[in-house]
Amino acid sequence: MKQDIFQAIADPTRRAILTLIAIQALTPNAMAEKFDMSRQAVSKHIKVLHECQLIKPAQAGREIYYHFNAKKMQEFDNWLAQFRQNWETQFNQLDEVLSTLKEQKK
Amino acid sequence: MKQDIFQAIADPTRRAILTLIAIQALTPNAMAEKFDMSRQAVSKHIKVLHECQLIKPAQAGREIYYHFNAKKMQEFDNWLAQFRQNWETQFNQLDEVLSTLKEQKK
DNA sequence: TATATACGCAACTTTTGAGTTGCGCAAATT
DNA sequence: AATTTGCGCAACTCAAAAGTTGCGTATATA
Repeated sequence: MKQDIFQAIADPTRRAILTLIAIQALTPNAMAEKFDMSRQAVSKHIKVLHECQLIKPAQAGREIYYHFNAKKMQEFDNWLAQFRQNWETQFNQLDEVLSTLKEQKK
Repeated sequence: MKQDIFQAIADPTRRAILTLIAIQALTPNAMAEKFDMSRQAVSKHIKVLHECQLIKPAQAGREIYYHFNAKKMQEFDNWLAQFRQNWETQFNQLDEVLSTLKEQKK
């Protein structure tokens, strides 16, 4: 099952995990304590995040600390770039709508 | 069913729709022609995108042109902002992992 | 060495979401 | 006025994803 980065952040729990470990790396148990959720449920979310490289594991004895992979998150930023000029140039939304409508009347 | 912007973007077809109408407003039929997909299927995606305000309808006779709402897309950009300093400061990922591990040994 | 802890994996149930079919309504065309 | 076209809504099917339970394994602790 190939996971993609957009689907990974679609889930609120996974977004919360990312927000947490962006500050500090955590173990699965530590995450499960933060949310009211079983360890296995969290573990599944970790699997999704790991498969699409948004997080990276670091084994420390019998514990595994998951780190945030900022580099991968940049892919979002790249995707967003295509729309960035839209909100920079469309200073007046209403004008835009009207002019497009007029154009299509032709 | 309350739709959120992250879930809306999770679907590849919906991302394609956004990319298309960011350039020019389109009707549901026009979108269905671009993808090899029934009008009703597209219509459902439109509904999701509309509910979370990523697109805005503009009626023109019996046709409805859907416009991209750049303003709403900025919410995504805002969410991303919390991670932006991560990829700006973490210039060396390996060093980061090692130092965190060492810290946790204590 | 026996026991407890941290974790991943697999099988299962339940929920959600993508797509189809069929319908009704309003605007255009004849 | 009758027909066609563009659209949304509702009921349905089917596949995927969220969460649970149970198990196996490796590391730590007694």
